Amino acid sequence: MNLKEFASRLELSQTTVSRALSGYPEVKQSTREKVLRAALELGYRPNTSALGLATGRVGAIGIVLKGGGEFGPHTSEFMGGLGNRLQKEEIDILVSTVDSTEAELTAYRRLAASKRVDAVVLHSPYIDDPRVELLTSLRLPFIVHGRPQAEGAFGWLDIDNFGAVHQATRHLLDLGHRRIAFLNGYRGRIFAEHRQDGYQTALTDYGLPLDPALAGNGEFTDEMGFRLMQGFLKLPDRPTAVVAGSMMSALGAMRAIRIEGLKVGEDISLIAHDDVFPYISPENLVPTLSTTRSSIRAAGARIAEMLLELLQGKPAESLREVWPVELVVRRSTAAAP
Amino acid sequence: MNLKEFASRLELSQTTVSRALSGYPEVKQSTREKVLRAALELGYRPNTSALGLATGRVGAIGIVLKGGGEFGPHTSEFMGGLGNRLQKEEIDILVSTVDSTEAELTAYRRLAASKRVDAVVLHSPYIDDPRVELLTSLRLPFIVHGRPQAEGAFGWLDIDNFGAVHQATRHLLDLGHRRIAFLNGYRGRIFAEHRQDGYQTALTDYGLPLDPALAGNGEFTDEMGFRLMQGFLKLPDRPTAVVAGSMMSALGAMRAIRIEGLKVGEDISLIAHDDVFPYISPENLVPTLSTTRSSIRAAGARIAEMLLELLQGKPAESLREVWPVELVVRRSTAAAP
DNA sequence: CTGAAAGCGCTTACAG
DNA sequence: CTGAAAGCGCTTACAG
Repeated sequence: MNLKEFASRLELSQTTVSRALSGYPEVKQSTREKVLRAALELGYRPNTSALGLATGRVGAIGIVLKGGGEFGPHTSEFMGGLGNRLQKEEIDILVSTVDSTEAELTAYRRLAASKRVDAVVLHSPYIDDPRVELLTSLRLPFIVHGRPQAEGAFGWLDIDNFGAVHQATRHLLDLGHRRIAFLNGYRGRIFAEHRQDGYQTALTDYGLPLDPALAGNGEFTDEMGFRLMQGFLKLPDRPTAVVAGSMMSALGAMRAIRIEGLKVGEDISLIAHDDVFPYISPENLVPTLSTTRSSIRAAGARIAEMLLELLQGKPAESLREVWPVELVVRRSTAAAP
Repeated sequence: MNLKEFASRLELSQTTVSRALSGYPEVKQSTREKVLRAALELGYRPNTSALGLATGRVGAIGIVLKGGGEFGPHTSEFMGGLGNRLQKEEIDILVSTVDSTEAELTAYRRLAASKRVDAVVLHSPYIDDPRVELLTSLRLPFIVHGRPQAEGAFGWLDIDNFGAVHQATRHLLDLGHRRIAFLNGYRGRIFAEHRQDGYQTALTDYGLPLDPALAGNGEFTDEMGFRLMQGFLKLPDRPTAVVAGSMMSALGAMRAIRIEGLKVGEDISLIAHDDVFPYISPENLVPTLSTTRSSIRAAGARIAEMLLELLQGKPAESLREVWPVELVVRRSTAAAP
């Protein structure tokens, strides 16, 4: 059913019905109530395409993901938070899949030119990231999940990655550890650079040098943690402690430690960054896992809020937040042997 | 830039440009090439809303997810496969978040009435699922991931859940196990019922009764595997083998077995269903994990294909597939002690 | 092979 | 407080 038919059933003009539905003030209260009730009863909803054409708003937030690796546990948690907030406004998430960095840029051009979304969220900024500039030039509103290097009139939400790893490393140093391994994301990603700085700075605080043999990089998978940890344990002067970038890599690292006949929390201390996944909790591991904790789902919800504010005209410069990360000490970290 | 301006730059009518872009045959080859080149150069793309209004097609496939639990590892893998196929047609995925079963039904009504998507994918059908009937009555095209009970003119893709668990249980029985625990999804979900039947049937094949104390149900999380396995191990007549519904629950089960001082693949055999996650592989576990294997990502890609065929007018009844599941024997299953 | 114009279903400035 | 009509940017039947 379209507006024309719906209005004629109510014996009102399309104008009045449209205004009643959109909450315009100049409609008589009794008229509005009648219209609202009928819409619910008859299931009338404005056609999104017509609405988009008439208003320029389509009620969707875009996110572009690489089909290879970006449909992972971090992304789904983030989207859960994002969607949870957006649903209240009946705004949906439009996911565009791409298979390369080049294709990602093309996707933003397509989304902008075809007016498919009202705004997008940009994730995992990296060094010399061309995406920020592109979106700006396309005039496609966006909020960054993470913190780009570039200056500009855009909003972002980041967690304190420096502080997280600095605290974690510091905690291990305070416990007497001097050989501390570090499982980081790929260099070049801003979050990984910040974490690297946190690691480095903590070591420097204690007058310790950074041993490149103790730092590994990769995707945060179980396999990454397993392989890299196996490598660390083969070193002549192996580490007594490890900082892992995620629960997934921590799982792999724990297994590598175990099959080497060593005990987590005794022979080797382990602390991980916890993005708070509902299906794998540091409390349930054996031993319970010390973590730096920050919910990626909460970040998604907050970014949804920021996007809504941005679309309501709030200046992008005012939409910037760094979230602190909480250190939670459990049984996997102990005094150095 | 809109069509009017784009056409005038080319000194052609909107009609001709539109036809050239849409690949209509009645356009002169040289004209078409000129238009296509200019579109690329100037970045012209038809406005999606206008296109949607004019054609009724919006270039998006919908999926409705519950914010609480459905943004998980299975869903993201599935969407990765779905998006990977859809991107070739420049079709996006529209994700609607809801927080209850009731809200999910409302979401479908909204998507249908507002013509926000061309079709949807329905996932995890359950007993007496009202969604199939609703979508049918809304005339919103859909493909089911899974296999509903109801008959009707719709397509679906399911894996052989019965066969998977039947094979797995049978494998354990053949190895001499007689006390076999089973970590299943929630009863009521069709896939869980099929798996239950597979388990039951394998036991019956061997003339064994089903012991309800050995069957547990829940979400496929690490925690679920851990808790339920702990319970099984406390039984006076504890199981010598376990069939786990997913890699996540298998991880938890392995941990529970280990902290009980038992060895997987020696004291307790373990086999899991593997949906093939890129970040956690049965090959990397210790011991390597026997599995029944079927890629959920591949299923997503195939369902994308089926949706495209459906939209091209292929009869829904011809779009039905059951995928076999492969048994992969590794080190976690061995002769009963 | 090409073009003028109606129509898709809304919103909103303008008029009353 | 209400309505007639223009306009958003496309596609496509119709005419040539």
